[in-house]
Amino acid sequence: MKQNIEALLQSAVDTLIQNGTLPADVSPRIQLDRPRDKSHGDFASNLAMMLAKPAKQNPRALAEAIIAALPKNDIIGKAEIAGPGFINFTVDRSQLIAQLEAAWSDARLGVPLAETPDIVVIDYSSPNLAKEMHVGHLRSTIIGDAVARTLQLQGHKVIAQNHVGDWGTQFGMLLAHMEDVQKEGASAELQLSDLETFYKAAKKRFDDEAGFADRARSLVVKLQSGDAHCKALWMQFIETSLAHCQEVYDRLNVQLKRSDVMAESAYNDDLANVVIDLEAKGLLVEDQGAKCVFLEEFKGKDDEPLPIIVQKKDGGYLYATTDLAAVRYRAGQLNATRVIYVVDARQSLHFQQIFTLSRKAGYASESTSLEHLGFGMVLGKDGRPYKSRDGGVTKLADLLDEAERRAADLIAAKSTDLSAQEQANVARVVGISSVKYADLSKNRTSDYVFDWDTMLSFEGNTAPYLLYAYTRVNSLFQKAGLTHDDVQGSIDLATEQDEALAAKLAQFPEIIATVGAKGMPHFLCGYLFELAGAFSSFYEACPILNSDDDALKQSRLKLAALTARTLQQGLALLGIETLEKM
RNA sequence: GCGCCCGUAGCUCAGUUGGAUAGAGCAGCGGCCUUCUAAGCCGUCGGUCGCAGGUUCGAAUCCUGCCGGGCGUGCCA
Repeated sequence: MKQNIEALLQSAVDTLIQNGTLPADVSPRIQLDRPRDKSHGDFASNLAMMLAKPAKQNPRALAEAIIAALPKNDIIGKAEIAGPGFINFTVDRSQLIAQLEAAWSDARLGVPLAETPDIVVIDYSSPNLAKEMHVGHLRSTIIGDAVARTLQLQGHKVIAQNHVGDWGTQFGMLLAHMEDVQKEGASAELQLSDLETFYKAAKKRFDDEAGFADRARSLVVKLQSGDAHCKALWMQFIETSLAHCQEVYDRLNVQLKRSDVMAESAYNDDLANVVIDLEAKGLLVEDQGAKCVFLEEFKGKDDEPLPIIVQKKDGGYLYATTDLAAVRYRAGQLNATRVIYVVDARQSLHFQQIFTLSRKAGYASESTSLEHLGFGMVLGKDGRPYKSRDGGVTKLADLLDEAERRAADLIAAKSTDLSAQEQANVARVVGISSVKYADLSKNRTSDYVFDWDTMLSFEGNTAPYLLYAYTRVNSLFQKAGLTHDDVQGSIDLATEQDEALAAKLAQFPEIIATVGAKGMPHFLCGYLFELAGAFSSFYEACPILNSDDDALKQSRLKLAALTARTLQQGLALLGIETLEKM
């Protein structure tokens, strides 16, 4: 709908250029807004005001010319000039209804398939396997999952890459500790089941115990030179850690699978090649013993270029090297047209450097989009980074346990008629989805305050509110003993509430387009909240099952069913399950 | 020092490539349950968009300076 009107406007601009009303060199970005004020129609364009100056006309006169140049169509019911030169469009009601009828009979709810599908490589979650997943991995994991699902719905080919950290010096101390535990006869398997404790024990020995650190370092060297014993120990550790990650993903309802794991170590054999290649391309400089690339684009103090160090003076490689190898693989082998990194905003400079260098070195062509989707931190109510009660980092598994426990307490207090088993399931879904939704509903780029009471509230823009709205729609059908398939007849917008709900439903495809383009799931959350609100108002004001008018009853059932499907689809894109009863 | 990000109602947050009277939710206040889930709905109160300039028909949004906060900045990732 929006796209259609934008196309009409573009066509009007072309016409006006041809007849000389507009100079030939203008190519305005056609921008259609959803006006806040209903009296300004369904869409508004500021095109006439943008072009008034180059056209040397007053905006209102130009607006008139634009309207006159619009091709004949049956979408626009009304086009009016308002204020300083806005053009307000009112969509023909029959077109709105037609769009909803089309969505009704479409499994994709009217979301169009991409005309030219991208091959999108999306790098997200990417925890360090040395430790358990903690709260710092939450955002990347769930934002990445939501973006991946949205792109899939749009028909893009999505290749998830879980770039787990499975290599580096800290594995030396873990392996050394593992050796000793196994020597003592204790089952390392058992010990590893609590990775956090294991890591802390190893770290303590590394810091305190004479000789241990040296042994850890030598184990790293042995591991890197392919020693079989070390490798076996290492693999056992990685297996355990990955199994733990998978448990968390499954609980979070995140799509990541074992086959999406593309660990840092997978690039090991390619790192020397990257350095050789950079050297061959004349990009490499040796400075203070380290092999670096200096780029004009990045300057530090005294206007000196900043280095990207790709090989340390001891010969070791760094994450910049791995990331370069990864770009080359993703663009070159996976043929990505778009590579998305869902990584902490603090790594912004690093990625800008990697992206710029990747283009210079020819690892990614100009046609491959390289995007860093940065995100802010999770803060406690004190405004400091979120910590558990004991002041340590919060394990994700513990966080989810607490979410479920708190949700269970709330549900128990509501005295529902659900069985104990149903209550437990509701608590699980409400708990997990509350944590996820609280995060996803905030602007990705900013820090946010983690607050149990707000996220578990049934009021406001929260998961419980949306889940409840969904069950209310559902209960209509349960009550009437109907399924969505039983709905007959056509949509009729009898009252302003019917109309407001219909208008909101019709916006779904636009929102999906925005989320896919910008990688910002909070736009979807805001939309779902508005949709649920429009439904609640509709539900309050409009009798559905009790309507005397059967045609109207069918129309409203259809709107209700469409609301349910849209809520379910929208929540599914966020990786959030719906509940049939609460 | 330099670079990036942030500062919007008492609180938590929207407002992304400049648009109409800056919006939600919570908290506060006032209403609505013998009819489809009141975990809901309706109304109301609340703002010098950090400060000061500038650009423009129009600025929370862009530019400059300042104040306050966060992060990053050569051998961790």
